[in-house]
Amino acid sequence: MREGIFEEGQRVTVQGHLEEIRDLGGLKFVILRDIKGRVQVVFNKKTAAQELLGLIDSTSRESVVRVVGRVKKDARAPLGFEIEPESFEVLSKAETPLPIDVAGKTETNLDTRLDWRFLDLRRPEVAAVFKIQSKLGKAIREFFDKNGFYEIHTSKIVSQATEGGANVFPIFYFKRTAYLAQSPQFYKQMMIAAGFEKVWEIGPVFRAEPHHTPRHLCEYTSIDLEMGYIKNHLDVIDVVEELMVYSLDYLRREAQEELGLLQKEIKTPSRPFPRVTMREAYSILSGRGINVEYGLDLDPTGERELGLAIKEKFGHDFVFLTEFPWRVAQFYHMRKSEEPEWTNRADLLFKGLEICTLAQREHRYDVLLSQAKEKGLNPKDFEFYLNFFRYGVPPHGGGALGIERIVMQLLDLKNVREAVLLPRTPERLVP
RNA sequence: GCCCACGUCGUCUAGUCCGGUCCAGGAUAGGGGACUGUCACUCCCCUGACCCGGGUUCAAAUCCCGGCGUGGGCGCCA
Repeated sequence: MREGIFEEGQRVTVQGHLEEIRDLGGLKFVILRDIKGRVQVVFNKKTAAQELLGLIDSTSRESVVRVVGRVKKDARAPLGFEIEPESFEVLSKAETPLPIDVAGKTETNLDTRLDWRFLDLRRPEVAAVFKIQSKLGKAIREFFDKNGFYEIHTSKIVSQATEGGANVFPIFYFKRTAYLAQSPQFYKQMMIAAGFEKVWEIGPVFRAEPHHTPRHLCEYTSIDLEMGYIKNHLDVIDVVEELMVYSLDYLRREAQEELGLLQKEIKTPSRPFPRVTMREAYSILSGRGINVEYGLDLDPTGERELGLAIKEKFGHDFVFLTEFPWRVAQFYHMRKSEEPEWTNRADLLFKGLEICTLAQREHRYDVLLSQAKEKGLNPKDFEFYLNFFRYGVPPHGGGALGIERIVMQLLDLKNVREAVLLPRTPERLVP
């Protein structure tokens, strides 16, 4: 927190965490840190008041302090200027020793960092991840706004699992059992049936799956979009592609400071992104000695390897994997009319990791009904959903992206938990 | 849910294979002291740990069993 004009001789106020005291005897350098960065305050034994010097000696690292003083230009100071204090006040004293190394001299394990997330976030490199995520959110909102999408907010408390195998979290809902939503997908589609044409939403989704991997979370932030009057899934692919290009270009321009801190560079990806059908992917992978059963989804190794293959061939970090087999598709996916064993469902891989799934939805009531039966589902269980299709619904499709995975891949983080403030994993519920 | 690995000062680690050398070593943080241009300040001194429970053994940080926790792989992932 800085107030005043930071020019020679001006009186300014700086409030922040005391990062370090470099005590040289007659000269003390105090490094303050606020959300903008670091500021150096210099105390001179000859000129500073004795009680200030004593106070500094008794102030622990990471205490919150307020300094009022004069700006003095000095080439030897890290910012080219430093502050000669008139007053030094401790607003909140930090206990010692600190439970984690905030200064970053030892590399603390992620799990311990997460136990003390508020201290961990004081490290500028950690804060930078979330500043970038904030800016990414801004870019995404801007993109949808400019492209005529209405932002919606759907309920995260639902009466039943959508379908499929994903586990849900049951909750008490008065006298009934309800569940935390795994996806806003049905509600997005409801808005298409309602005539909204283009909608999007950003919000939490919940997965009660006991994964122990660097890319899964029990709660994550999903960016969802749904569009009416599409020709097929390629229209959705185009929008997702534009969204990624817009967002990455925005970050390249607007997050230079944070990216520099993390020593990362973002290049605006070229369009169109490479696209391969699942059928092509099987053959690319088998050519590289990776065996994926024909007609099944790729496993994590297959995705990584395909990412590498695309990088080698096209120099591109993104690839759309299209036309998923009906065998692994959901009942509501639109099948290709001429080849019903394949569907208008696609994934977007970013550096070999799935960051988006999208599809054209089946909007023909009778077809949807028969597909549900084919998948062994009881239409009674999601009647509210099927009703959307009985009273006129535009052909439509949409997709969902995980914001944490985007940030993870963008910044080459080793674990998606680094891209969430408060990760929820099977074992972690605190903080 | 299954499989593998790991768990040592506040933090990060060495030591575990092959039990005794370890009342556990180092770095950083913390406490004390010296130092007028630090910017990973430097130098000296000090404090501080074997995840929990059981077992084997003359002897366990070290070997075995169980639990808990962590990391990862698989399954699964609308």
